Amino acid sequence: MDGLAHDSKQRILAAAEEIFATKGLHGARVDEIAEKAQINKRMLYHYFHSKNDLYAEVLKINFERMWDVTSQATRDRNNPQVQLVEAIKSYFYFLKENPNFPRLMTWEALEGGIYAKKVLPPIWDAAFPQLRAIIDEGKSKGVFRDDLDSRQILTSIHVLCISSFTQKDILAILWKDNPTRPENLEKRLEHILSLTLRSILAN
Amino acid sequence: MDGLAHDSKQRILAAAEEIFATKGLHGARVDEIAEKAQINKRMLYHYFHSKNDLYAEVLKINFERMWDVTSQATRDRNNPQVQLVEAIKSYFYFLKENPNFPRLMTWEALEGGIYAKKVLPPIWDAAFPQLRAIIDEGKSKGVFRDDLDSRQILTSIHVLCISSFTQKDILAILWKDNPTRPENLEKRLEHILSLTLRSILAN
Amino acid sequence: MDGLAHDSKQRILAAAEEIFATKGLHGARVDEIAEKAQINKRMLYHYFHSKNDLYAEVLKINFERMWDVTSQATRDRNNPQVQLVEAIKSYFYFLKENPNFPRLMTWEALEGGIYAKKVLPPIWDAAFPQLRAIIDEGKSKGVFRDDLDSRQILTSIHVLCISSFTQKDILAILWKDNPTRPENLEKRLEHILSLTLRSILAN
Amino acid sequence: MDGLAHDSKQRILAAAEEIFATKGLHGARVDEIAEKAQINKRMLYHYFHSKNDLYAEVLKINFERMWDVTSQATRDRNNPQVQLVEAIKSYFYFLKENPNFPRLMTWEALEGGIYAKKVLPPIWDAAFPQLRAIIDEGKSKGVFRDDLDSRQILTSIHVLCISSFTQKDILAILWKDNPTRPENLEKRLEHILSLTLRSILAN
DNA sequence: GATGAATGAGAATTCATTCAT
DNA sequence: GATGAATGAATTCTCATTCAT
Repeated sequence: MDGLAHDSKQRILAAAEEIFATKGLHGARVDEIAEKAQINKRMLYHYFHSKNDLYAEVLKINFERMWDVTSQATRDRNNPQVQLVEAIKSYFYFLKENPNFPRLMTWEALEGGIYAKKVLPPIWDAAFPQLRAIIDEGKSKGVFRDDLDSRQILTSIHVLCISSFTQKDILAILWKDNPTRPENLEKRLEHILSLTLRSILAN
Repeated sequence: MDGLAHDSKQRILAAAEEIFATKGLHGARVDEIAEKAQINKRMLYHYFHSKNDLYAEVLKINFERMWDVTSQATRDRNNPQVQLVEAIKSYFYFLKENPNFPRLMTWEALEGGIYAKKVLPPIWDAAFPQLRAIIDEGKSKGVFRDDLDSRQILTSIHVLCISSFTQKDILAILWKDNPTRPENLEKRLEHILSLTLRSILAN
Repeated sequence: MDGLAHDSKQRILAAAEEIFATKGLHGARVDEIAEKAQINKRMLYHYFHSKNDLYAEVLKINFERMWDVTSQATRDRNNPQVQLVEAIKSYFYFLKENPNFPRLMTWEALEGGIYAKKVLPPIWDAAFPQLRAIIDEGKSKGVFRDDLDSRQILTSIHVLCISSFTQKDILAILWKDNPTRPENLEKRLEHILSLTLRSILAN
Repeated sequence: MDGLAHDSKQRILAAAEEIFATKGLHGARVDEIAEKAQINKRMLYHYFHSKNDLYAEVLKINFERMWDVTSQATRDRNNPQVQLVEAIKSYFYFLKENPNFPRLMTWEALEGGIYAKKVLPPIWDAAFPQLRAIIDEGKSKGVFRDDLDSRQILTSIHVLCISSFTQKDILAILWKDNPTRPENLEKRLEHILSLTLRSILAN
């Protein structure tokens, strides 16, 4: 494929990601994606076969991007506590910088995860062992609590981070404040770190 | 309004709640709601004026129901720790018994909270002081950590509980297990309680 | 259903029959049918669910109409030769008066008969015994050839009659004449009768 | 034109014939033809200018092929009865071996014969005199019935043969059997021969 | 000759809402 | 209060054909 086609495909993917994140799979309009990508609608079907397939591709790219970034944070360190803190921070900042990701994931969760089921497993099968290794090493070094359940704590970290972004419009009502103002996000991250670390660290 | 009319209205509300929870405001079909409620579509407009207004009504009823139940849990007790634990449990079990609520709330969050903005504030204005009072009493009694930020901890409790349900289809992929099996829900609740209490209680 | 709805349904069926006969299932346009029926396209889906279902309904009505007419011709007579001649004439004139029928049947044949398979069997199961009874009686009375194969002769009668109409535009080229001019149709019917009777009658 | 180009053209024609026969002019998709021919769609336009022109070419080739084969059967014999029988058999077996032909012809008939009008006349102008010569000789030798109408009998032979193939999916429903099973085709041919000969032969 | 990218005009189907009774 | 009929504007997807190289 030459540069022209590659560009078109990329423009479609970028536009689709934006619009799927904003409105969800069913709320997104193919016409809107095509217009935003500045391509003829027909090309979208040429490259991606259907709206659903395009959505699956966007989802896959997003999961890959997330793990690319987050996995970097845990490399080249051998202190499990630092690794875990860095992973949480990295995930939180990734979500902040890539607001499409948490939204895509939450639409997908509400729609039953049928597309995630297709594209997430291979990524998670690479990611989970790395994350559990950190926890296991922390336990064996006596830094992490012995009875720590990696499934539970990883789940909590994930939902605490991601909800800070996906629930922002509800939190704005409850807080009577904008939860995504930089200082509010910083406070939120600090709270998440303190909350989770108290549960993770031995004594 | 006579009993018959009242029944029709209730059937519409029940059907609408189910379908809005399943598919969201935009995914829900007025025809489907009317059919499920076994009424003529025209009646829906008679009682609720529009699909959006019906949705707002469903949302309002759900917020009210949630607070009715949750507020009960904190009554008639004067031990802040017990009150908070009971409130968390009560919220968690409410979400379990009323699966439409977490889904409605999350669709609403993704859609920008514009309907929540209309119906949630009066309920929250009644609820928040009660919750903060528990925290404040815990602090003044020395049972709760002095630097506890009620906004942060309430937010965390809320998202930890609600995500256990709204993210279940994603968690099912990651866990390779069904997160809503009774024993998994119990474990999840225990984890949430231990996670939050460690952060709340003064050493 | 009141008269209004009944009228709309009938108008849709009439328009659809005309257009399906002219252009086939795939060539027909729903917009064209709706416009010809002077209804809103949406109503077509309201009454018939889909273009394909409408087509199946048109097909069924046509098969029924054909057998209604043709079966009349064989009633109240007890001379098998006369009955058969009357049946052939009746079928031929039915095809002449209802030009949609032979076309619908031929489109359907080319498309694999998948809709005919759904609607034709019950009609044919009523029709075939009546037709075979005539042939059997002719045989037992010694009027019809003993070795007459009812399947073969009925097939030949059917295709000779129907092709006179469905192949008319090809025959027009070969004959350098219009095969559907009244006198040409009369000659054709005579020929079909003489051809088949010579094969049917015992010497 | 070199061999490669010739191959491409032939592949296009072969693919087009198959697909036009299966789906008709309007049902066929240029993309599908190009893919089946393993050529770039643009080449199809290079060689044939348009879908319709390609269709006309396919139709012409098929008419020519049919007459090439059928005319062979009547050569080198001077017995009119044998010649006619051989012509019928030859036509029937040609249709059996070339199932695209009867289908193409029938789609074309339903669409008004506008393309056949362009390509059939020269072929028919060569074929008809040969066929009529056989009949005339049969008449003058006293073997064929004196009042035989060549137009009618040729038409009947044509539609009896061709309908055995084009109506097969309808006949399968009526017969509750597969009309194109070899023994069924043989029986059908025998029937057509006996039917027509009884009408053709003197006494 | 050969190719992948691109297009505008339509295709079937869906939807929230209103009308007439 | 209750109902079936009706609608216009969208929505996903398709197609024959042409462009640029």
